Amino acid sequence: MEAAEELFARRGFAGVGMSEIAEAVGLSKSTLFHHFRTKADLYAAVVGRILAEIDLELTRTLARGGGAAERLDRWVDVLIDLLASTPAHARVLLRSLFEDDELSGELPEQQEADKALYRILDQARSLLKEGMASGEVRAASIPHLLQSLIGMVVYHFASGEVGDGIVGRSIFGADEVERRKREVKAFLHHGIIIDPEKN
Amino acid sequence: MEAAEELFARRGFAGVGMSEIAEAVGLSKSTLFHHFRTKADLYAAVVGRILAEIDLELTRTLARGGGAAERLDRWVDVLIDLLASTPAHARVLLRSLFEDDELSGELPEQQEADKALYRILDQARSLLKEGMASGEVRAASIPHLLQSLIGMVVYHFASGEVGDGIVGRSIFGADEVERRKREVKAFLHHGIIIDPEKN
DNA sequence: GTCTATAAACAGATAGAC
DNA sequence: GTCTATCTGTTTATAGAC
Repeated sequence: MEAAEELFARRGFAGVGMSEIAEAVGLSKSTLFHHFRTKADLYAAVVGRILAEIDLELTRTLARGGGAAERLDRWVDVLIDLLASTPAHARVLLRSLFEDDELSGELPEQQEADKALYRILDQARSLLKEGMASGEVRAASIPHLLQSLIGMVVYHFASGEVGDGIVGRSIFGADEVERRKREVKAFLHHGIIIDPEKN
Repeated sequence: MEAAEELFARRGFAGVGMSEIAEAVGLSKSTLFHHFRTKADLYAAVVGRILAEIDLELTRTLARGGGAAERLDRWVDVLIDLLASTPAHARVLLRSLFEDDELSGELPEQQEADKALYRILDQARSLLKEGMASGEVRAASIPHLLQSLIGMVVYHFASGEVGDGIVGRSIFGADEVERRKREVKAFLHHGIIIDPEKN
């Protein structure tokens, strides 16, 4: 599944053949079909595993308590650490967010992946809502804030060579990952633009 | 090319066959191969056309002048209008940003697409740099700001069904597009989190 | 669980007529 | 420019031996 993960991350569902995955893992194609009845099954299993891990880690860090702003910062830190630790994860996650119809959605493993994604999103939604209620988070559209957070974190670590080119070196280097955390959190706290009347 | 655009947007380079595109446009597969020597040629042409249009429109709006903060707001408005006007565009753009190796990079049409992307990024970089020099933009890592802007705008309009689910209705509806502009610009101006000592 | 062999459909691409 | 017919390789998936 790790081998499949990396290949699917790079070229997507249609771009990878079962024989290629089998070769990468050192088994025959038939053996792969013995473990996963169809290619869609394997893909759903790969996606589901990643989403489940993200859900688990985010749930864990939010359970540690603290104010909404503090937990939001931790949410960013943990998600970034998670996506940075395995380069394939962000790409698979991004694909699952914008490639709707690759899978029919009827497979049980796909339904489990959908549930994990729903939990991740719902938890973040609740966090933002709580922050607004307490006055720690600026009043704004929660769905749009959510989309912005996803875009800032997930896209960045999915951006591969283009991202490396923009940043000037590997986005997965330890220093650069720490910098991403700081930059994203600074964006959340201060925005980009300095309004003249504020100072 | 419009037909190919929509199909590639949805399922990527490998997920679409030349016969499918031919059928969608009402021609035979051979005729398609007469106009585009290879599938990669067609894909590069589709991507290049989108990037060229984006480059053109962004260049045009930045040429209208104004302060850096003002032009940054306009940059966001124009890019959002552009991506919202044709749902396939954001997905193709996102794919060109995170799917590195789909194309070898040796084709002339691919090189032109790369150049357009480079111009788009370089122009945005200059704008941010200028804004920091004038004090209108908060001092921060320009590459990371760029990545954040791309993530906030491009991902949002590429997010399809998941995005619709998060927002609660079509992200391409006129009202929802206007709201996206407001929300992104508010994010740039104020961030998300309200720092207590500021008020 | 793993393999070889094979089926049946489909892919990208070409030849050549009109 | 468009077509039919075809080539060649690859695809997902299955059958059945070990």
